[in-house]
Amino acid sequence: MTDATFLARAADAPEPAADGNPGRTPTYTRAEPDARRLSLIEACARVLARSGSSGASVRAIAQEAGVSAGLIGHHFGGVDALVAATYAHIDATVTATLDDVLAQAGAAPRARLEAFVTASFAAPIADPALLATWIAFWGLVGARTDIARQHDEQYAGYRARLEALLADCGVAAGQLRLSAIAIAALVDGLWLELCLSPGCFSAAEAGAIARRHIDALTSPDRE
Amino acid sequence: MTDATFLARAADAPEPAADGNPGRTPTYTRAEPDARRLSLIEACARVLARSGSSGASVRAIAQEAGVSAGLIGHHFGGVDALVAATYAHIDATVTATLDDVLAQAGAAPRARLEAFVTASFAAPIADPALLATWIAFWGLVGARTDIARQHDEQYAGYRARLEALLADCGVAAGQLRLSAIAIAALVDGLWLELCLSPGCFSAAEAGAIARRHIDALTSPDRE
DNA sequence: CCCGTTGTTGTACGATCGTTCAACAAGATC
DNA sequence: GATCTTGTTGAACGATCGTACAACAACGGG
Repeated sequence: MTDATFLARAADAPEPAADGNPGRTPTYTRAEPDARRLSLIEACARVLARSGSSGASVRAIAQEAGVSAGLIGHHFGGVDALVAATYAHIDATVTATLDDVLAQAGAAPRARLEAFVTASFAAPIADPALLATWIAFWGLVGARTDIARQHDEQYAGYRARLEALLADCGVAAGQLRLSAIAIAALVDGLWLELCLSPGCFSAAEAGAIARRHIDALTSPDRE
Repeated sequence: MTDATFLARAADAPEPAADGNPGRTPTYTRAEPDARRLSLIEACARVLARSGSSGASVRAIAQEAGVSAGLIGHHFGGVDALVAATYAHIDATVTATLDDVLAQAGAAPRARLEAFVTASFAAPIADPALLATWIAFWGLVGARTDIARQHDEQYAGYRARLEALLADCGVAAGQLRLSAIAIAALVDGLWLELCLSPGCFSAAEAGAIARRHIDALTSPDRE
């Protein structure tokens, strides 16, 4: 459905075999450290999406990126740091995507909130590779305290943005916190099942559900 | 918070050291195959909760259960089958818990729906060990098609139960499917963050959010 | 009390894991 | 074109992985 929209390339290395070039064939190509790191991060995300956490070994990621295994240690110091960098990169990608969505949205508070929420159901956020990386990190939350703290901070930041958008929509200050938690949970659940069981419901239906929920939260209470 | 309510025991093996018994000390104790399998399943869930998917090795699980590593191969044939059995056991536990909740609930449709939903925010469903097992299996959905099919079936079954409860509450047939998806997503999101970030909000607040959402879904539309 | 069944142990094996490091070479600098 | 910097390789290393298997022992039935 939303397949292969987040990361498309399969390998970055050129053909090592001889081509039309009559002289020597370069055995490898150098790259800027930042560019190589990004290439390895993207390869890590692809392996995570294809094989899961258990299959994300140093050699598998290096083969996916078309480089040798030792290069990961050279650029990241270890595979743990590479996985952490992959999570940070995906987090930054999602944040930037949501920033763009808000920038392109108009000034109407309700439209901004809807655009912010429904963006989670389309590319590049609703993507199997992105979900696989997220799940890999959820699995680390219970084991590593630093990952747990990173999750808490990011989750709090997401809720804070939701609270600001809700406040602009006229939601009372006393209901701001729980309303943001509710929308965050609904979006998380819809996004999760949208990626895990793509055939169950569509992104448009997820958006309709979210809009209906926003209607209920922004309308005055009955009691 | 809800710690250690799902699985409490730490080891099943008796003390191998000499006690008051003057004669020989048994080097190990036999167990019924079913009892031993259950013991290994519970140990697997504990290791999954403590160390994550990557730490759930044969030796770690066997040490947690107080038995030798080879016993897992004898009873399950391999570690993959043990993890799958752990998932099946936890799924059965959740289903049985929800059955009990519905059995103890009264006949009022709205009360039955609320009881069914809010049960996910209390023990034994809202439990770190249970979440860890669930996350480990989410990580396998993208890699193994049989796990993906198992997830689809279980998710469809959960939504079917929600649809029946919603129909009893008077929800129109045309809105039944999306309403069940909405509630399932909200409950999943709340349950997930309740386990990942226990300090963010309480189980009572999660229940309040869910009840408010049910109010909106069961009340007639404004247009 | 002996004996058969079988749950259990512990070792052994090959494969793969993450990491290290000396040697190599691609590209920039002068 | 010589030289330097450094990104890159590939072969090691020890540790740990999952699995297989023969020997052992606990418990029930004779």
